[in-house]
Amino acid sequence: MNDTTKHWLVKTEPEAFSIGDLVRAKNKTTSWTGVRNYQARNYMRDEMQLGDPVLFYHSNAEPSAIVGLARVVKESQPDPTSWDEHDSHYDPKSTPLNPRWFMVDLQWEETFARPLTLAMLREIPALAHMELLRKGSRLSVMPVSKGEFAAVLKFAAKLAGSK
DNA sequence: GCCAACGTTGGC
DNA sequence: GCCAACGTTGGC
Repeated sequence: MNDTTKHWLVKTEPEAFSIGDLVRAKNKTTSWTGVRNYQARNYMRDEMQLGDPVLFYHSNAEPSAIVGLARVVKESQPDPTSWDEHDSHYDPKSTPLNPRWFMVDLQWEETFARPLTLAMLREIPALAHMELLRKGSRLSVMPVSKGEFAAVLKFAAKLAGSK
């Protein structure tokens, strides 16, 4: 990790794929398939680099929270679920020769001792402008500033050390 | 190219 | 389950 390293956050509904599922995956690694939003796709396809750290967020959860940390272990490749007719994210406009959707591979790095709930995150001044906390924010893959990333890790460590 | 209708996301 | 916010689609 150097000064140009980018930091990220991915959202997932734990009922669909949780951080526990990532821990249990082969090599604790998974392909981040199923993203069907152009802006999120562009971040994965164009900007996520090998080694970039990624905050792992559970949405529609009880409670919704940042639950851990992962890392980009493979840069973008076409998402094969996009041309799989039997996949719930099938897109007839995407083909192997002309793929429309992309994915990166993420490897588990850490599960926080205690989840950083939305309510907690909203109380951290350094995160006041975080994309995740913006009203109406729906991006499932988003950049996190270096300062925000550091603040999240610092808070995670503080929470882990408290009762 | 506008924009209304519709589908989805996700906090609550 | 509700519904606000947002992205996408398609008629014109």
